[in-house]
Amino acid sequence: MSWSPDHKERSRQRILMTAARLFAQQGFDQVSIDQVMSAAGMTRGAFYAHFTSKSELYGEAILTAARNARDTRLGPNAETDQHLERVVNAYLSGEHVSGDGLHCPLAFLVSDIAQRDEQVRDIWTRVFRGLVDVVRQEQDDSGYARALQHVVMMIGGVAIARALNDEALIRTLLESCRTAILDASIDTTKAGTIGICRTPSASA
Amino acid sequence: MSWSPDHKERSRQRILMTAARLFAQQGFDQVSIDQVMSAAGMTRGAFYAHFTSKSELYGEAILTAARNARDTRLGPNAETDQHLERVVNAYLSGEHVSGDGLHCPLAFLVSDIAQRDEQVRDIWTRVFRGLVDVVRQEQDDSGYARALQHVVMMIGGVAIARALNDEALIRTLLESCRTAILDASIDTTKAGTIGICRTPSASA
DNA sequence: GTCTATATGGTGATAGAC
DNA sequence: GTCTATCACCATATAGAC
Repeated sequence: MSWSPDHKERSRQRILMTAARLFAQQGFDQVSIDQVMSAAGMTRGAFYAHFTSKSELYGEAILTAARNARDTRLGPNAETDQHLERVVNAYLSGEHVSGDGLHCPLAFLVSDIAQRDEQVRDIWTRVFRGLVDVVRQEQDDSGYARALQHVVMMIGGVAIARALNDEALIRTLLESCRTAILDASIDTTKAGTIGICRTPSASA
Repeated sequence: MSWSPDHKERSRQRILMTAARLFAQQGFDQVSIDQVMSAAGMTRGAFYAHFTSKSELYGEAILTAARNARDTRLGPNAETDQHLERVVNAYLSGEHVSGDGLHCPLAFLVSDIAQRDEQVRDIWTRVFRGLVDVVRQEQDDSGYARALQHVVMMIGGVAIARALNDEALIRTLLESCRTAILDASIDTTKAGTIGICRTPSASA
């Protein structure tokens, strides 16, 4: 069973993919090592041949989820010629909020991170900077503050949408967030009019 | 000991105030009933004379925290003649993010809520609508979408700031969020220029 | 209404067989 | 490298004394 040279690495990747999905959907505390390992087709005892602690797995799973989410949204080559509109529409979509696929750990775990150790918070912060860079590269000017505002609108919008218990409100919220970002970017190229102020119905 | 007529009510309030603080700072799973009751000066066994489950306490604690945070930010009378600027500056402040006092459950618990039961999510959604109404009443026009955008920027900004592990980045982020909201509201009264697009340094 | 004691079960982490 | 078995601990919730 274990004679393949990359057997361990494939097991590790199976654990990480499973953990990335489970942690994003349920958070750190609600996911047990047993649950991750069972879903990955192993038992709890095998876990410590790959990771030293649950916290270490959490950090690695956040990195895995971030890479996969980025590849899904931007394509595996991660070129920088994507349009901001495409990224924003994919991120602030109903599928991202409620889908069964991979989810962005920035939005899904944001209020889970403050409770974790330094290593985990460092990783989350690094992933956050990565998203800011993506947004900054794909908008027309290079304003750092504006990229931050866009990312707050993206992460905040998805995180709040996931918490809300009202489908109609969720749709309105996501649309408002998309409008705030995209109108701000479009309008700023032509002398600068409102971004955040537009209502969704006025953006058509 | 228990002959005072409102003894039970005062105990209940002590439990709720303690729970509101602990839950906001540490989330649902990291806070035990024992921890809440000990901090409230009682033992675990007394808990079930006041609440039927930990989840019920969580919901009530969110309501308590929201009322207290609102009173702190807007004054106990909750008049509607407060300025948006005052609310936003208090909300998107370093003290709110890192302070020891009361914290807004909307920002501190946002990604904790999706894992909870229907009752808790209903309460959180109701509190969310309350903040949207506050912001809508205190801005100059009554655009619902714009109020949603402001609230996303407030909640998202504080939630992200709490997760980040870099003090300088946190300060820049909070300032960018304040600028996005306040410039949008100021500028829209005079023909409508950029809100979300402004950099903090350009807003002076 | 609050206490102590307990039933019941899950958890992270380790030990040792294969 | 993965398994089963186990340690040590902490959780929610309940029962019954006062």
